[in-house]
Amino acid sequence: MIREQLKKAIKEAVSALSLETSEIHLEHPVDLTHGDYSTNVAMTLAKEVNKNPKELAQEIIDNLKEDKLIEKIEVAGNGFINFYLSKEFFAENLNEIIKTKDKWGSNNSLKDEKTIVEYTDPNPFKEFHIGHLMSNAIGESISRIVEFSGAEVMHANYQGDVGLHVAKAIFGKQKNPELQWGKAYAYGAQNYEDHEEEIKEINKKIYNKNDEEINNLYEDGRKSSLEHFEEIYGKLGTKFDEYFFESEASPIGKKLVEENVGKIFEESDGAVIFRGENFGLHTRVFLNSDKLPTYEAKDLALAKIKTERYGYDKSIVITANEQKEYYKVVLEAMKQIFPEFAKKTKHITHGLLRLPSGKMASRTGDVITAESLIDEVKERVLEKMKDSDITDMDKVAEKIAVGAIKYSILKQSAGKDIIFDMDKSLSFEGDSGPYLQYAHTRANAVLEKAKKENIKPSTKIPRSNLGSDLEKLLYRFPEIVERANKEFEPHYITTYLTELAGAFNSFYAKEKIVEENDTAPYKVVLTEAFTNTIKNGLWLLGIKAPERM
RNA sequence: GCCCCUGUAGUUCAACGGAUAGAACAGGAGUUUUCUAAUCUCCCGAUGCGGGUUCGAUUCCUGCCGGGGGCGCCA
Repeated sequence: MIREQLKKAIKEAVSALSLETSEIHLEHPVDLTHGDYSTNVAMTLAKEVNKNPKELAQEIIDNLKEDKLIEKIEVAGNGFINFYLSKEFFAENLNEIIKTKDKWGSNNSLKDEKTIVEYTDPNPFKEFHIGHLMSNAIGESISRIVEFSGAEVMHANYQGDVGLHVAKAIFGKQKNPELQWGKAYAYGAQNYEDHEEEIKEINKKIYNKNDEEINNLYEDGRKSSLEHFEEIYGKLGTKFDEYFFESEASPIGKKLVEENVGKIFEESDGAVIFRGENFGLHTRVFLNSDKLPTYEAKDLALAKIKTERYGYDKSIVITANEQKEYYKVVLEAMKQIFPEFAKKTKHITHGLLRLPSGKMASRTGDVITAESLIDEVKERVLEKMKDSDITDMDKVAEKIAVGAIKYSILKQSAGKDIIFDMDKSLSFEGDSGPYLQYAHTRANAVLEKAKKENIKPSTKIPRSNLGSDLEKLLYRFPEIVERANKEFEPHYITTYLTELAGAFNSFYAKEKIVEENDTAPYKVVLTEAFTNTIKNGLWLLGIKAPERM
């Protein structure tokens, strides 16, 4: 990559002056008129050699070799060295983009690595709410970024098919057979305090499988919940390779904890706990006083199950922020039992999808389901499309709706709450998923027309005005992917694509691309490179790119 | 009380210790005989408060103020 070449060249130029520097810091100036790359080495080294940073910068430049990929190098500001890439570089890059197609932007940094990504994690018997949408959007995107970086990825989903919530749902269903399972759960949760004994009794019966009516309800609820979830995954464009359930983790977790009582865990008030205070954390219960495994113990078992079934090099787990401190304790306990698992595990958290009214909670039954949100957004999309002549209108509207929602989740750094303002997220103007999708369809229309008029893409004759903003952004894509992968942050890709789409839209507004002159092939190659880049970028975000909209 | 996260235009978000703190929405002014106006162009507008480290701080350290999460038998 050009970035590495530049770093190497600078390093050599610096050594030629008998100076030492550990890492060359290269960045893209925010302002495109400041060049394509910029380094601050002169400023960081100036003090120790007691020189003026600007003079030192010039000396470093004098020691740099000529390169046909670099058009000019200059000193700017207080001692920045700015590099301007040449037309040859951009032309070469455009050719590479259209040649490598769906591989453009990918890298091999995680070659031969097996990664398991656990995300979404909805609970059967409960609603699939917009919180699960957060986990799904982030997890799906991270999975794809990791895959694009060369790793083999397993998409995993861990679901709570046992526990008190199931008893609450069954209680609700017994009292109100007509309710859907999600609503039945809400009823049970709302009435838990008044019927605590009864619901706990149901929970025991589920566990012991000794009541036929409850067994039947359980099987029915589990099956219909899971089927319903599959429909939603279809809409979201997620496909899981493996499903894990608490029911299988439960006995293994219990055993793991029992084997380590007195060593890692200790008994306290009838329960089995882990003293997190010894590690700067807090105490958590792993087996309750009925000696049943808690979520903590099950998570411990899950790591074991994942390893046995898959044998990963890295395990990424995506959950809500509220589990952050909890997971630190689990990881510490895991470190004691399975040091190698703990080392390979990375916990990523996301914030809440908040509405102006406050936190969503399925406890109160006051939830917005993922489906109702998608449907509502879709309604608005269809309203906007009503004059269109597109044939598969419904499918396209769904892609746009899901894209709008995913974008609003992925546009900011993970871990923060998202204020989901219906009107803004649905406006589709600027900074939004549909903005990206729209730029893609416009570019697509241009390419179709170019094909019809038989204009072949070529970089032979560039446009007369110097390198457009578009080509100055296009070549950066692989770097953006690399950074998103290193930091597990899809939002770098979102931000980049929006900037890129803006550059394309300006280009599109200023220039007629398909026309009878000799610069048309170059403009077509730019358009094709843009289409290819935004397509790959949208794929990384898990957002579908319709051909027309 | 202790631990973790967080505070940037009116609003929702960016900024890998660097140049004039970027966008979008909202507000104001324009933009369509052209490949899709869900576009484009221009204007208006912000780093919670006080110290410190640094050639340089939105970014690192520290104190205060505000918001969120967690802290033994839920998941």
